[in-house]
Amino acid sequence: MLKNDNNNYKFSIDKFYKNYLKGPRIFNNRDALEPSYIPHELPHRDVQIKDIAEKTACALFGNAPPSFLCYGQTGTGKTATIRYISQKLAQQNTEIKPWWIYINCNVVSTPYRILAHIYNTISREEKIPPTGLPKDIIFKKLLGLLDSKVRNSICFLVLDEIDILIEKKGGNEILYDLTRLNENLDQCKTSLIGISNKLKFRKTLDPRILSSLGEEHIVFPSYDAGELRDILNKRAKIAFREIVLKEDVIPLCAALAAKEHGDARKALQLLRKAGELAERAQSKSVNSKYVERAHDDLEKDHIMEYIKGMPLQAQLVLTAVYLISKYSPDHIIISGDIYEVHSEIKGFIPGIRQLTKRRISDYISELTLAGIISAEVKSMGHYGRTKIIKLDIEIDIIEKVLSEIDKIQAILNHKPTLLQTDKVKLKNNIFKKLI
DNA sequence: TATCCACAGGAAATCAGGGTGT
DNA sequence: ACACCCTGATTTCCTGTGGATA
Repeated sequence: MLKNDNNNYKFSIDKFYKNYLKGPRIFNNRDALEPSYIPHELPHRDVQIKDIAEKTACALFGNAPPSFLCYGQTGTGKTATIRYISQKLAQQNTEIKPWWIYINCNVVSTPYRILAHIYNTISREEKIPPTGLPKDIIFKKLLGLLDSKVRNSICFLVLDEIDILIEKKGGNEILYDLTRLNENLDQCKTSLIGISNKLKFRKTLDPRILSSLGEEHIVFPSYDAGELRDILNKRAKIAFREIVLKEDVIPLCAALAAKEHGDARKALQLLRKAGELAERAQSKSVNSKYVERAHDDLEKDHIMEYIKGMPLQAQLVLTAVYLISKYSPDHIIISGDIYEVHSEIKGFIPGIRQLTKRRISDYISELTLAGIISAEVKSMGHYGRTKIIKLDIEIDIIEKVLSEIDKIQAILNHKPTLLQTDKVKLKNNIFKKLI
């Protein structure tokens, strides 16, 4: 009765939990390694903290602080510093408590939603619906709300990943509107704080915005390995139980993350993942082997998650690349091939429409940007100008992810008819010589 | 040397699907 | 029911282009 059909082994969940509880414990407080955790001190960010504190201090007297920008690559502590300051500001014993509205422009990605998000964060009762109203109405409502609710205080609007907002249409307009909020407010003041990881994004900024937002900016340099070690040490003390970390673990995490432009978030992720792997292996301690495995895993996890999160059409485009590489590894893949194969396989999936070449071209660009494939524009003379496309990731990994997507799973063994025509084979031979 | 292929990739328009207030 | 709003995905239309070939 207990016998499993596939093999003689049966997983006993009760036994598992029993062992788990008896087993060694690694973590004390794993939250300390989460990106959302705000530590009591931020090592190596004194200059920035001082700068921002000086800029924003006047909020405590009800004066409007200047708007400013924070630059720095991912994981250099921009967001953490802002959150830290907001916390400290709130702890001061004054009558005026500034409001902080945090907006991640990658999540709250359209002008309408930004206004709605600000409104809904301030207003407890009346919420603005996720869509439907005209923007200018919301803008007026927001002004009214700010004057009544934030009365005599300051409202900080933190726009994280502001560069993404600018790239979109309407991004400059909404930003301009936000910088001009104060002109329309009587009872309160607002202050904008932009956070960006691209230094060059100022060039695409509307000059009117630049004058009010871009005059002052604070740069967050990347951490070096030594600084990362300090950060990790502080967090590890909170996160892990004593003595579980072997002494080479933190230096290794720091070194690996330092290679990637000194990304502290990555370093912390690495440390956490290593701890989790050790825990799962019922190990008493975390050693460098786990860090190395965590490093590999994180790369893969990241890519796999990304692929799973893509729209189905994008997944199909990737499937097209996969199928060609699988059945004809030496085939030189060009955009037209992807289009053909996509048109073919889309027929096997209900509810999927035919796409134009233009759209496919966009998906190819997206996949390239994500580092999943590489595409190089090349002119093949009389055979036109196109992109030469290659998978940038081991094909096994791609296969694994795609097979986990229900709708696509069924077509993974479909050999594209394109590869079987003599015309294509001939053309491919010419391409080989041209490259 | 002119030609011409097979696209690249920008800009604007369109469509469908979520909503609104009246 | 109606006129209208916002968004994201896609289409339509378009101009541009590197280099092998005739």
